[in-house]
Amino acid sequence: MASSKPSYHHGDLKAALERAALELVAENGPQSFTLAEAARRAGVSGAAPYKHYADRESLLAALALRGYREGDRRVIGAMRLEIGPSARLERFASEYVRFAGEETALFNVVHHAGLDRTKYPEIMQAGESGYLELLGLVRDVRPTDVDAASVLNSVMVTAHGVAVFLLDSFPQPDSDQLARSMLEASRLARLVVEHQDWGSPPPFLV
Amino acid sequence: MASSKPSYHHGDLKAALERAALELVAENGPQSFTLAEAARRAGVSGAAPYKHYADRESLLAALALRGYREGDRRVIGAMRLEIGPSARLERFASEYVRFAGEETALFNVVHHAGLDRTKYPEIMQAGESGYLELLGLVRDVRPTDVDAASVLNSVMVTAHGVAVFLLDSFPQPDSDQLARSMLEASRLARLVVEHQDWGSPPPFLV
DNA sequence: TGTACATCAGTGAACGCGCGTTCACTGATGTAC
DNA sequence: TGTACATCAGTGAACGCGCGTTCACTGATGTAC
Repeated sequence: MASSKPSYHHGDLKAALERAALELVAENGPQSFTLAEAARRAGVSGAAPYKHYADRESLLAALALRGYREGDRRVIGAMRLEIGPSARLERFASEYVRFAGEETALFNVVHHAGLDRTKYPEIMQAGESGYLELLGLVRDVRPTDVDAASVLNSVMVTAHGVAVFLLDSFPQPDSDQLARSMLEASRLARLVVEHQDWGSPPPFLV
Repeated sequence: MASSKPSYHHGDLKAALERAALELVAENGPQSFTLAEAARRAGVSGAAPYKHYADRESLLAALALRGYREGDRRVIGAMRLEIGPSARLERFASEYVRFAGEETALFNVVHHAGLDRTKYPEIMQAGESGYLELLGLVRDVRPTDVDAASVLNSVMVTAHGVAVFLLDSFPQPDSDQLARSMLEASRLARLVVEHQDWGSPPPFLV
């Protein structure tokens, strides 16, 4: 609020638009995001966004890309801290849920905005390279003769389930709700890692 | 196609509207559902739906109610066939995923239409009574000193995770993809039932 | 240090669109006599 | 069996709305000289 710059040029409209868009998503879900309203909140005319994005969907896609990258970044950072297979995958699950709870808007843009990923090569690529990096982190600690993708996918599925349930029950979870969900996710991850027979992977992703 | 009845009164417009709505959801996701388009597909003017529903959201809510009931009905029916705790909960997970894969439109209306459940008491009530019935089925077979809600919630979370991942990867899954996901869900359920320490339940639902 | 100019991020007015919803109406159906 | 009438599911025209998007424009900024 300290900056009073009602000048003709905005300075960083792109960032302001994305901030406004995330605000809207946080307030009323990804459906309620509107280019017009985002422009309004950024204090700019309705035509201005078109200097930075081709169309409405492109702004959403930019946010989704950020969501994928940021999510991967966090989860990967946390996993690196652990050196055992179980701990590392528990950490994956736990951080996955934390991200959903703390960056709800980004998480929702990624998963509930109805965006068609396949139309945005950067997103596909980010998703793919993130997945490969995760896979590497699992392989680093896996027992021999074990299929890393299989375990990773199973853990990912359970973590995602916990995250979605959490946000479905509490759209803006408090820290207690979040902590309990993170615990639940890591407990499920432990189960999967310690008892999964590491067979053929489920049909996702790979 | 056999019935040719272009008469003034439709006969069963309500059913025709809901069928059209589910068609739309199946084709392009819950976002693409439009009262206008549903009316068009039912061969009726845009004002006609208002003889049967208060507004657009009410039609969606009616479908969501059906989704909850139908989902519960199927899952409960399948669970009854099993008498061991593990088998019964594996069946729960497996049927949960089957429902998502076979009745994708209903599943999506329930989970991805952005409908605010709490505004519709019938939905809340259906959800609640369905949950209680599930809980009863788990209690019937649970080992003593075990928290049925805890296990049910954990299994539900994993099954939901599998279902969501499946539909995210394959919006209209073929029978092989579905079968593999059902298997994955029931495998995860078995893990949870056999190894969960049946501690305090996660913060969902209860 | 000062001036001319290219650049391009912003304006604001306008557009077409499809939607949800309302309204006075019409005509098919079923029931009372 | 026939007629009068109430009912109410449908019509179709109209509305206001907010949206996404385009367009000719304007004015701030930075750079070349």
